[in-house]
Amino acid sequence: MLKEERLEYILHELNLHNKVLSADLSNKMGVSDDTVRRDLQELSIDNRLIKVHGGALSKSFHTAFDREMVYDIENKNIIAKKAAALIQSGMYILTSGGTSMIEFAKALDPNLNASFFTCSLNAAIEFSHHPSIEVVMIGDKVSKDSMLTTGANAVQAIESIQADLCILGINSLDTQFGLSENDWEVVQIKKAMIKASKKVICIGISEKLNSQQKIKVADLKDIDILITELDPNDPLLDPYKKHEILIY
Amino acid sequence: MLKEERLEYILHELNLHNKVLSADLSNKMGVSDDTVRRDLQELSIDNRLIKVHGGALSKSFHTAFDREMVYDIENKNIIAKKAAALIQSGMYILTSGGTSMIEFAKALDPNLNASFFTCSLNAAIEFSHHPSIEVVMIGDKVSKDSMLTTGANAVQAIESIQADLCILGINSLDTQFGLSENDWEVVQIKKAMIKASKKVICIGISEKLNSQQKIKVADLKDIDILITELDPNDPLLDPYKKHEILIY
DNA sequence: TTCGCTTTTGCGGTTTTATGCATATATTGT
DNA sequence: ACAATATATGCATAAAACCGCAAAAGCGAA
Repeated sequence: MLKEERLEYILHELNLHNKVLSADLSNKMGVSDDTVRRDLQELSIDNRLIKVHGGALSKSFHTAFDREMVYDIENKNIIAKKAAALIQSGMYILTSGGTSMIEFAKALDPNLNASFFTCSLNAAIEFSHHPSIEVVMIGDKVSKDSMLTTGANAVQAIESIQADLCILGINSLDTQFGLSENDWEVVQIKKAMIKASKKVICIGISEKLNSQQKIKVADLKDIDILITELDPNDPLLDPYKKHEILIY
Repeated sequence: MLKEERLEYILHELNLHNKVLSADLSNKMGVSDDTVRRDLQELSIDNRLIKVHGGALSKSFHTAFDREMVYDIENKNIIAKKAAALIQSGMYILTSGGTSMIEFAKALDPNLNASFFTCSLNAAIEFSHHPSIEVVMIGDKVSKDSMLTTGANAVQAIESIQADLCILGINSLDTQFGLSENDWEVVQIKKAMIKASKKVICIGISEKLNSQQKIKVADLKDIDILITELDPNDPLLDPYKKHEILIY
């Protein structure tokens, strides 16, 4: 294993798990712990990770030193893995943005070959880090709150796509009001995405469940699959099963 | 084995395995280490691969790597400030991407009121952090090397704009060959941007001066203003003054 | 073909880099 | 405080990179 490969591998592991142990690394990469330590040191000097006794922490993990934030990231990881398992090569996929979507992008199989269309600047960047998938950024005015492109142009562009899948981050989901948002422009985009896709997957931490916002994006019947960090048998999810939504 | 054959072979191997070892290559191709090293060096200069100790890595493998290290940031700051001083409220501005552009975005007057159109994901995000300017992301397929949207759609979108200013990051600038790039798709975008703007500003560190890449973007006569970190009276800039380019 | 010119290649010697090991020191958990 | 781990430091070694040079190969024109 080349040195640069090791550095890349370490950062990759950090992205995935938010922490690494020196011992693990030296095992997996088949080099001495001295070498691992020197690798970590180098990455630490370059500000790519936080070195701690026994290993290293990812920067994002550490800067988000808020306990809840960390907790959330782990939950979002669970969600991301479940969602990534549903993606198959050859698919055309529309996605919104949000932190769950970023984690989802990181969790994709490196060998996947698919096309992702998105209005989210951050999601586009994260998808672009994947070695083989094709990424299309849908253009329009950038909505600063959400970092999404919104507007008639974007809606029109979405309408010209026939996607297999649409993956939406949940802002609020509720058995009565369905999927809802507070930003009119963003709602238009999400509506268009749902309309343009054969299947709709909603991803989000369970905290977002059973809450409403001002503007409706979609009814429950428009949603095919719901992914949260919870076990599919969790009673919190029962109400959604009744609406013919698949739970993962 | 001919040189061109070797270069092809190396790139082919790289596509297959994402890495090559110098020792392997010299064995398989039956040439000396030095020759392999020189081959790799050449490909590395042409931006076809990343040379590392012991061999080389494919470009895509390594792109995720350099996320936040900005090379020569102080000089880019100087450039950014000079460029920001030229922007006035009400302007419509087309921009490319690059680290200089990111610094430029940070250097903008917080009270500025202008509209920025860009193909760069990173630039769009950075512009969006500004409190008052309007940001329009031009959509199309994302080119992973440059993190720019490129393609017919993007070109068309640019053609529908009449901008006051076009700000381009310099990759290579030369008195004979003018502004040049190595990526065909990116060149198309920059050409469209130049055509759609009344004035063209090029920004970049002096290191980029007097170098050429494979594909021409624009002649010197198409460029109105050149901004580097150097003092405008620096002799290095004299050749450009002769071509009626304003130096800042 | 042959001559002159440029490009490419291989070689010897030197410098740099990467890595593992031994030993001394520091940190951690109980 | 103490045992168990992890880290730092210096050193040895092997591999890789670099440099200059001269031989070899490729190429165009007489």
